Amino acid sequence: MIRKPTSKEAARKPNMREAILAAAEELFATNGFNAVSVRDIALAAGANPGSVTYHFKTKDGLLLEIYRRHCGPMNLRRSELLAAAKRVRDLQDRLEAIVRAYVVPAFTSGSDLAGGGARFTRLRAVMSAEGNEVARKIIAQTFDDTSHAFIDAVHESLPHIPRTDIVWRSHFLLGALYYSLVTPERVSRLSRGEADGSDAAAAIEQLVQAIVAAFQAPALDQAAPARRRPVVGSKA
Amino acid sequence: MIRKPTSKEAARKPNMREAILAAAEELFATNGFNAVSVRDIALAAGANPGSVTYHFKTKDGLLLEIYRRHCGPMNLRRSELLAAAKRVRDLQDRLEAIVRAYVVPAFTSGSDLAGGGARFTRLRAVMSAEGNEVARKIIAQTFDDTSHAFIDAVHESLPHIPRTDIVWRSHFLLGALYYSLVTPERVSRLSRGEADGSDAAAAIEQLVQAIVAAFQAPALDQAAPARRRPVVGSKA
DNA sequence: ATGTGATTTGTACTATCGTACAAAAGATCA
DNA sequence: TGATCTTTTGTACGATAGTACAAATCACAT
Repeated sequence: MIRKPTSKEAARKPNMREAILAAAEELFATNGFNAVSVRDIALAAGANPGSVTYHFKTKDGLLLEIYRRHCGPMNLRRSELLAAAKRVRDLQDRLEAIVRAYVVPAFTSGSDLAGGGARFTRLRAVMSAEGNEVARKIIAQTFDDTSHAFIDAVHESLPHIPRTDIVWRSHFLLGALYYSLVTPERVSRLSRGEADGSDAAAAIEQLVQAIVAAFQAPALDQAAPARRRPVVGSKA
Repeated sequence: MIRKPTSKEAARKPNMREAILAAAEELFATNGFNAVSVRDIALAAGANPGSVTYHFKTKDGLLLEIYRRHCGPMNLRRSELLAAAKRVRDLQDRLEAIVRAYVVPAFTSGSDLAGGGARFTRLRAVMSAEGNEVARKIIAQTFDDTSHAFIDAVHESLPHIPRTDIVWRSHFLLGALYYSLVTPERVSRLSRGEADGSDAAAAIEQLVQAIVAAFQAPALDQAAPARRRPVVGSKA
């Protein structure tokens, strides 16, 4: 194995750079980019403000590094799961597997720390809401491939639905996913304690169940305001 | 008599207070609370920074007034539409009407300005993502009644679905709704120009269609783990 | 032990933040 | 018109922002 990080002083900060990254990730994800100062981050990481400048040059650079750290692994995981999902024979099962391949890494990726994937996804949600420029650029060029692959896969298993509808519905999926991570306490509150909004496993199951049904909704033909029959009973 | 609106200087600001509110709403909704300075708002409104202090005392007070201005009308509109929806006989139609009663005011409320409702809803989305304290308090005490009424109405038209599931799905609805207003350009981009993410009417129809189907999805009985193999793995 | 490069610290600089407040300007009515 | 109240302007103050940079400290090969 690699014995680089070993040191005589074990109980100390083994890697200040990592501590700063983790603190920044947490603070940005819960308070937004602009509400958090470099000094806040340094304080939370037990570091000196100057260290942040040393390791990441600017505050934007720090955010950039957070994205660089997570995007690769998460998209890799997604494409692995997507490839596996596409091999599922049963059409209904395949659609569910595809949705799961998109949702699960958003909650559980992130190498070491517990809830690492969820924290990064929440960060993306908040940056997206704030219209953060750094994030906007990275997301468009890093996630669009993944999104297109996902949309195509869904479309293949639902060929009778126009691609436009699939795009809208996958957009809703991402919005629902984001919001679940941004305000989980609202779920607990509105359910009067019967559900726990921060239960990732529950959120995933609920999300997958709901979104699969949303994808399977009848196509929205823009010409006809005439009513259609619901397809509730189409369960295998 | 009434010589208020027109004076020798005709094309001037008739009501500076309103101009400031509108500018703040727009800027907050697109950039977040912390990224926008009082000076930015004053500049956009053609006012002096001191005027903002005069009319709203603090920056928080300005945000508060934006909420006060919109919450009443939007919730009133929602409860009117909800009452009408509950009178619909056909169960399927009723559910759709209920969802519509929730969604439509979020896009189209706001008395005068075009897109006023959508702008305020986007503002709420952004404030929620930023964890804004002022917004958090107002929302919990102003919207929870509406949300409960909505959830109850949905539950009545889908009695076989546990209330917990309804709560989750209505949470997804709000997340999808928010996200549609936050990043409409993503829809246009991913659909390669075939759809317009900023088309409010299209967004409403797509959202209603998808969410109605999501609500109608089979209940998630937490007792049945006997599905196929869980794809939730742990990567390192 | 010592020299060397990597890291951490402390501090300072400039810009901008929210807000206060006095003076100017405008409006209203006896 | 002049008195009074409302609104707008201009400016200033203390706090805090991001960042730069020299000095101090650390890790480690020699």
